[in-house]
Amino acid sequence: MEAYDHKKIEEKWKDIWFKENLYEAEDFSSKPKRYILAEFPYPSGKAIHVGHAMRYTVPDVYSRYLRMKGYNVMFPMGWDAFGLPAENYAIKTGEHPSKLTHQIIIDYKEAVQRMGYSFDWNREIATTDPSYYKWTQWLFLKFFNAGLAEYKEAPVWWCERMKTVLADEEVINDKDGNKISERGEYPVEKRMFKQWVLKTPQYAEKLLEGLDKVDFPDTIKTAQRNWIGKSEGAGVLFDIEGEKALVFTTRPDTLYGVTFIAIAPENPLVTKLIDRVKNKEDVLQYINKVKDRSDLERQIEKEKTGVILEGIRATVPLAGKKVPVFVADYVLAGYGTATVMGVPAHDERDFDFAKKFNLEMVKVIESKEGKVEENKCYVGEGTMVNSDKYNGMKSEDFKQKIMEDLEKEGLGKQSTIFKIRDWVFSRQRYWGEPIPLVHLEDGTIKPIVDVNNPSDVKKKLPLVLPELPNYSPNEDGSSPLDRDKEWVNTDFDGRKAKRETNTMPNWAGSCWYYLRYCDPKNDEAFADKEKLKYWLPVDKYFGGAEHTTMHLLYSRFWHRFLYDQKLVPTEEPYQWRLNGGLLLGADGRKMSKSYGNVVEPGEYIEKYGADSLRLSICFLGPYEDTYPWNSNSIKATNRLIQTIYSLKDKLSNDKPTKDVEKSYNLMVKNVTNMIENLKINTCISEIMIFVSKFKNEKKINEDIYKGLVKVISPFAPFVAEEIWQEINKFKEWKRENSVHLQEWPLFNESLIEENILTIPVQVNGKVRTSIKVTKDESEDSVKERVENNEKVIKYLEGKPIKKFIYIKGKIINVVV
RNA sequence: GCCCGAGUGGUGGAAUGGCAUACACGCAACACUUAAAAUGUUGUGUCCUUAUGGACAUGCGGGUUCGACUCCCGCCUCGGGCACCA
Repeated sequence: MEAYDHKKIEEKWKDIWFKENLYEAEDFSSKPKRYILAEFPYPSGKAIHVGHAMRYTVPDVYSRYLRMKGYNVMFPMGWDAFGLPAENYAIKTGEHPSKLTHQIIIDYKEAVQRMGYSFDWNREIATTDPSYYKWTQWLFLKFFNAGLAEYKEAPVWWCERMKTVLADEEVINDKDGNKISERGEYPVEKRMFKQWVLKTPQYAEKLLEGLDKVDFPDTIKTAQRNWIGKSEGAGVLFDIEGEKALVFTTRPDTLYGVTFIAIAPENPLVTKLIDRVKNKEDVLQYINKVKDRSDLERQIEKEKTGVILEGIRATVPLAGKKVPVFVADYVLAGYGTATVMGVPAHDERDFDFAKKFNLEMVKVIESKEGKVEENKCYVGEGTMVNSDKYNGMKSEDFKQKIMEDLEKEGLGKQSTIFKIRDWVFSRQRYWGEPIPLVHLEDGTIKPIVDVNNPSDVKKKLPLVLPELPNYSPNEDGSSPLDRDKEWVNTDFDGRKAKRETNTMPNWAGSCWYYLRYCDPKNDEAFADKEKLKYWLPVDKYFGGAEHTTMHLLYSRFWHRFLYDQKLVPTEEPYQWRLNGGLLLGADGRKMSKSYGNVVEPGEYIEKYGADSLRLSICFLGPYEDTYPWNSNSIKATNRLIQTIYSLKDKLSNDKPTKDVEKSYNLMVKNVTNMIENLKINTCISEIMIFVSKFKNEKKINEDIYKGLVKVISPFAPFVAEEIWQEINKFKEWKRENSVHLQEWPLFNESLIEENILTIPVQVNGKVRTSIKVTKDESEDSVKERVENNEKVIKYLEGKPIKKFIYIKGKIINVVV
C-alpha cells in the first residue's frame, strides 16, 4: 500500500496535460458546443491569491463535467495586463511595466496550472500583446468612424494621486460618502478636461432591451437598469425673456403648479441672460462660489442655495403665468436640460427650495385619500385642481392630455432621458493602448489608418506603444507619451501632425477578449466570422460583482455596436451570467496585506495538494456567496481524497452489495443534477456520503470504483487521473486514455427506487410515527393500516378522522 | 430616502410546499499511544425529564394551507447598489 503523495502526482499530471493541451476546443466540431468563460485576471501583484482560486474552480469543474458529457467545450484563459493595476504595481516595484507584466504572466500561468484548471492554452491571449491590441485599436476606430468616439471638453473625475482622469463607473463612495477611485481608493474631484469619450448614452435603449433577452440574475439586471437610468416624460418649452428654455419633466401634469424656474449654474442660458439681470454681480458671485464647491459639499449641504435673476421672468406655457427665475446648484449640469420647472406643492426638492426663498406654492393635485394639508408636499396622483379648464381630471389622464395639447402648440413633446453619461475613454497614463489618431495643425483629427483597407491595416497597425524609460505620470495631467517628441511628431498624408498621446483605459482590452478567444491567432481580422458564429454567444459567464456596471456593461455596449456594424453574429455577448462571491480572510475582513490575513494558495497546495484545495473551495457553499477562509475544511477534503485513494488496494470483481449499488447510483444521479444546476458544494456532500459507506466494504467492486473516480475527476482532477491510469493498468500515457476524456457515468434509476418505503405519519401536521408501505399500495389500504396503528390511535384520542391525506411516497397526514 | 439581496445550531451551510438542521468544521467522551499528533468510534438545536418521552425552535408579528425555512401581507436587522436624476 503506497501513501498518497500529492506533490508527485500533481507535478506529473500538470506537465503532461499542458504538453498535450488536453483540453483543446475544436472549431466547428460536430459535437454541441459550450463556451464557458471566467473573467481573466489582471496582474496587480506578484502571485494569484486564493480569491482567484475560488473564481476559477467552479467554472473549471463545470467545464470538465460538460466535456465528459460529450460537449465541445471552450474554456479559455488570458491576461488583462494593461492598465492602472499593473502600472501602479510597476511603479511600486520600480520595474518597467512591460518587463513586469511579462514576468507576472509567467507566474500566474504556473499558478493556475498548479490548480489544475482545464484551459485550452492554444487560445491564450494577453491584452498587452501588439498582435492583440492591434485589433483593440482597429475596433476603437470603428467607433470613431461611426461618430461614437468624440474629443470633448467636459467635467470629468480627476485623481490627483494617480494623475489621470477616470470614468464615472470607476468612482465609488467610501464609508463617509466621499468620492474615491475604485482602484486604489484615492480621492477624486471633478475638473474640466478635454477627453475622449465613447457615447454610451446613444446605446442606452438597446442596452436596456438586451437585458430582457439574457439570463442574468435580477441583481445584475436591476443594477444595470438603475445605472442606465431611463426616465420617461416631456420636454416642455418655456419662454424666458424671449429666450427658449427647454425643461425636462416626468410630471407634465403639474404644469399649472409651476411657481419658479431653476437653472444650473453651468447652463449656457445664464450667459445669454446675464446682461439683462439687475443683480448681475450677485449672480456672478454665486456662480463663482458654487464652482469651487465640490460635489460632496453640494450634497451634504442641508439647505438648498440659489440666487434669483432680478428682472427676469419666465412664462409657463398654456398657463401663461409669469414666474421668477433662479440659478441654483441643486439643478445638475449633466442631467436632462439643466433646467427645472419648480413645482413646490408636488416635488420635495422644489418644496425645500421654495420654503427657503419664500416662494408661492400652488396645489394642482388633490389626493385620492382626501385633502392634502396646506403647505405640505404631495407627490402622488389624484384629481386636478387649480388647473384651469382641466380641473376635475384624473392626474394620470391629464398627463397624457397635457402632452397632446402642448404638442399641438409646438410647446413640448414626449421625451426620454437617461442617467448614463458618456464613457470617458482616455487616460493620462503610460501603460495602455495608444489611441490610433493624429491631430493636424488645423485642429482636425484623423485616424492613422483606413480600417476598411486590409493592406493599410497591415501596414499601420498596431500602433506600438513606445518604450519610455521613464513612464511615470506628468504632474500637469498631460500624458507621459507627450515626452517622446520623436513619437509624437509625425505626418499625415504629407501634412504635419501630432499623435494623440492619451492612452485607452484598462477596460478597453476586456471589452472584446471573449471574441478573440474564438480565433486568437488571426492576423487578418479581430476574429473569423464563421468561428464567431460557431462559438457565440458565451453560454456561461462567471465573474465578479464589482464589474456589474463596468466591464459587464462596457462589453455589452461594444458588442451591441459591433452587432449593428454586422461584425458579430449575436445581439448580446453573454447568454448567462453569475457573479462570484468573495473569499475573506479568516478574521472575516477583506483579504489585504495591511490586515495580514491574505491566504496564498501555494501554501495549501504544498501541504495538502491542489485537489484538496479545490474540493474545500467547492465545499464552502454556493459560488455567489462570500465566506471567511477556514483552513480546517481542507483537512476534511484531504482526508476524503486519501480515503478514495486507499480504496484501490481492495479492488475485486465480486458483485457489490445491493446497498452499495443503490448508494452509488443515487450519488451519481444527485451529483449529475447538482452540477447541471451549478450546486457544486452539495456535490461534495454526496460524494462524502457515498464514500463513507463504500469504504466500510471488505472488497471494493472495480466497476463502481471506476465510476467513482470519474465522478470525482472534475473536482479532483489530479488524483482521479493517477488512480485511473493505475487501475486500468495503462503501461504508458496515451491522450485518449485520460480520465478527463472519458464519458460521464450513467446511473440506473431502477436500482435507486425502493419497493418498500418508510413514510412518516403526521397527526394534525406533527410527525408521530412512520409506517412501511409498498410502492404501489393503494390509498385505501394505507389508510386502513394507519387507522389501526397503535401510535396513531393514541394521538387521535378517540376523535373521528376529519381528513386523510396520503401524498404517494412522501407523507401521510391525519387530521382530526 | 429609493432599489435589490439575505437572515436556519457554537461556525460554513442543506432542505423551494411534505420527516428542519443533510454534509462538514468545532467541541466532548472513548479507543489506539509511554505521551502527543494523526486516525477511528460515539455524542452534539434549546428547554423539561433518571430514562421512556414531551414541549419549543428557521429574525419578529399576522395570513393562506391538511401541512410553511419555502407562498402572501406588515415590521426589524444586516449586506450591496443608487442617491438633489427634475
